[in-house]
Amino acid sequence: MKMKRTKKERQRLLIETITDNPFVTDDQLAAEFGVSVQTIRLDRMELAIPELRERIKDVAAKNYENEVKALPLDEVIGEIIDIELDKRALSIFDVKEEHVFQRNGIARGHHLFAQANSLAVAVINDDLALTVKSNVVFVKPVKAGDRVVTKAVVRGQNNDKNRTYIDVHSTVDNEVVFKGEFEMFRTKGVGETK
Amino acid sequence: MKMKRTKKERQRLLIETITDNPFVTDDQLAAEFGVSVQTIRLDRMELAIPELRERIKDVAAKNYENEVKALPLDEVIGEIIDIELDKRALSIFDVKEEHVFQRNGIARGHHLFAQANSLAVAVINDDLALTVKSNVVFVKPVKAGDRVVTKAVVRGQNNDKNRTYIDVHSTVDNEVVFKGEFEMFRTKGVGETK
DNA sequence: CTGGTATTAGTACCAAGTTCTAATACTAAA
DNA sequence: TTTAGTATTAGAACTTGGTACTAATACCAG
Repeated sequence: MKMKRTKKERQRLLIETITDNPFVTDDQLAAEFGVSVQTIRLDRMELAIPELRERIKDVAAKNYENEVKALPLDEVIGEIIDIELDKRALSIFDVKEEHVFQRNGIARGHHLFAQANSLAVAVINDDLALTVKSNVVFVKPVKAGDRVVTKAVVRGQNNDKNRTYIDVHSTVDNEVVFKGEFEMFRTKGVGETK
Repeated sequence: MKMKRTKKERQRLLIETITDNPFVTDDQLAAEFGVSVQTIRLDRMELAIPELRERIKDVAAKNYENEVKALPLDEVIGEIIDIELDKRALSIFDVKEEHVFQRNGIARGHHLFAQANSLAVAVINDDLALTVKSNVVFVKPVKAGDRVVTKAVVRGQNNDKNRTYIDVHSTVDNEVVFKGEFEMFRTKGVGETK
């Protein structure tokens, strides 16, 4: 329609257009910019923009990663690297950009809580473990890029009330950033087979 | 390789294979099952399984939806429906399958904590609000399908220590399921402009 | 032996490209 | 003005991963 300014300008717009809608074909782009399909192809070559199908595949693949990641991430926050059931457990959690406040880059409290809580659940050797009560302290801000190492230690047991008491503390570079006590409910007492 | 039992069996496996890896071509499937490409195509016809590119496009499209959903979900857990800064705030959170333990359908504690924590952060009228300490009680199990209504009320203030104290309680059908106290850090005192 | 289902083969065609060659067009400097 | 150099367009051949359709063959049961 409207005459394109320069090649540069067209290519700038091309990047923009494809970025926010990777599903567009060269034909549509050619029509959009009032140039030939070949010109669009040349532009893509120069800009190293892959063809439609590759772009779609990329989006799909990214989705797939997420899907695979999302499940364990949802299951247990942080990666458990050592565990001795009903005794202690250790997990690490790499803080990423998506876990922090944009404003100040400090991790949202609930992610640290989630890691601790997940670990408290995991350390209990029981089909059913629920958090009943918990007191936590956020000692020091955690930033994106930090690797949080969290340790849960089973402190006590009350088989009559079906309770397990767990202490958790998280560190970054050996400095405590978070600590908490968790009172957990379980269906079976320690040592009971059924 | 191994002779296929029946057509039924092959089609069952076909569905399974494609479901957990939509990126597979008919050629690969034919090799996998030791049949011709045409047979695979016939199978897909009968089973109404779309071709590779359509499958990939579907996955990609789903990603696009997710992207929109994932961001706000990460920003604030639960949807804030009413807020009076430095006074009180209300949010709702619909518990889905992905928030509960598969085993027993009970919501993981950290999701309830996250909703409460997010709300405590949100109610504070400050650029920077961080959780310092919190005591929480999980009163009653929450199930998938439940709508959790969470209310945060600012209880007190200590301008010298830059602290705000917030009570939070969550209900499902007017029954309390979670309550907590949050001690929050903020940079500015209430009423201060800068 | 005759049917019906299952499988395989082969052809034509499509979308959305890549690659390559070649012809124009446009513009600016010699 | 001519010429060089960039930009654009056109066209043909080939590629992937298919669809649609026809036809041949295989296999198994009554």
